[in-house]
Amino acid sequence: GGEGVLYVKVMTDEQMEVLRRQIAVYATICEQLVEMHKAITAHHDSLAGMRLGGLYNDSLMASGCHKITARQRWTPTSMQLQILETMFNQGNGTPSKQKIKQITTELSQHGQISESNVYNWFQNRRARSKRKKMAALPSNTESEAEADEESPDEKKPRPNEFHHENLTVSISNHPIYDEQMNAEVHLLSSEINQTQGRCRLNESLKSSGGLDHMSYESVLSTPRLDHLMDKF
Amino acid sequence: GGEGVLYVKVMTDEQMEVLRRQIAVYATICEQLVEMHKAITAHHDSLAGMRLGGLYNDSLMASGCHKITARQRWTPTSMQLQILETMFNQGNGTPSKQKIKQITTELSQHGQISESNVYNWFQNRRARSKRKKMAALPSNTESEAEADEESPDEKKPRPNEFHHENLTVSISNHPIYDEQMNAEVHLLSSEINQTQGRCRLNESLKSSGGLDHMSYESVLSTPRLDHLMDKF
DNA sequence: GTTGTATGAATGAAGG
DNA sequence: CCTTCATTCATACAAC
Repeated sequence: GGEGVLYVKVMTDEQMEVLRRQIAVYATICEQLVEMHKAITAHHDSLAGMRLGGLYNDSLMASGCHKITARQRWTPTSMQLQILETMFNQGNGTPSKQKIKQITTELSQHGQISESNVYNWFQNRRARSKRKKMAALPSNTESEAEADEESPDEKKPRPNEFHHENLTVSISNHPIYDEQMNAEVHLLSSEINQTQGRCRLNESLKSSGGLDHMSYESVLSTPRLDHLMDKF
Repeated sequence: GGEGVLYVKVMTDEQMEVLRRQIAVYATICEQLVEMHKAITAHHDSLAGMRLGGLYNDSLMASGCHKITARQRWTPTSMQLQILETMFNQGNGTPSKQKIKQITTELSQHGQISESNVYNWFQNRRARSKRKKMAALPSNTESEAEADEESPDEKKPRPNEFHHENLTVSISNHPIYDEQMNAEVHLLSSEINQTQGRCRLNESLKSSGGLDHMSYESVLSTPRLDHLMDKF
């Protein structure tokens, strides 16, 4: 492996600007998509459990009532996760039973879930959060060089500690108006509908082990970023 | 910073981590939106499968790991490995926290390491050791159950395979029709020329991935995203 | 450069 | 709440 090298990255102003714009664009698109979704769901709010049905979750009961391997642990849907995260951060670190039930009901709109899942999730979330928190030791003997691999898991993404002066302002405050973005979003959504004729990741999907690589890469392909990365 | 100075920004791993998370958040949001959109527009079609789960976390890492993040998974030095193996064989099946700390300190003399690394190592070591032994005594009379489970005709027991290609394509390829955004995006894409960079992460890419820098904090500070940051 | 494998890391769930 | 286990994901690396 090539690790062990000192990891200090350098970027020019221009490159940074490009990246900044890229992210800002991304952010704007997301926001617009959210708005669009809200509008749509206002009309179609009745699609409850669309994805569960007679799924595999009955495998336990289906078999001969003996202890087979508990297959398929619950995995939160992205939407569920987002909701959970929101709730978690809204301070209510105390999920009472009643609350749990309520949350479960709400989340079941987005996928199969049970109360124990919610309960466990909050438990784990808190524990993990706490644990990750413990990493900042004041006695930082190594002022520089490569940072450890653990710190990035910090729970506190408050990057205020390192602030440079001349840094660009955020586009996030963009006064860009939504009119145009609507067209853009519509285009996006239409493409989504038109389905996928062009995915070529079938070729290497068969393997059992790492079949996900392609997908992820493409998901985040953000070409502009890729370009910048390649230059380094 | 003064004017006229060469503006080269340096970013720490921590900062890059923040950036990475931020982008991952955007990606996930878009992903979710696509999921919702699909569900809405074709609510008679039950697209089973769709799994985000533990992937989100690495989604960005997978795609941009060697570009945005210098963080790679820890790889024990031969020396470290040797020590770890010794300890493991000494029967200390109790890697208490104190012990972990001590071990970490000791091993750090032979290379970069963190407590999490040690912790994970012991966890994995034990689990896999155990598993190896279980493989020796199958005594598995439940062949039918397994066969049933693995039958490909059924809906995916593991809904984690196909991902959001379409989303990707949409976002990556679709020409944005906003006046202002258009300019920005074109600026960006012209530089890159749409290289879909489907890196299977090879040596060529891992060499240095550098990105950097601090203005991202301001750029990326989206209140809504804060609660998601630690998820990534 | 593709495929397979070993293994670090993430996380749902159980036990105490 | 905290610790521990089991399962799975994703990657580093080797083999082809």
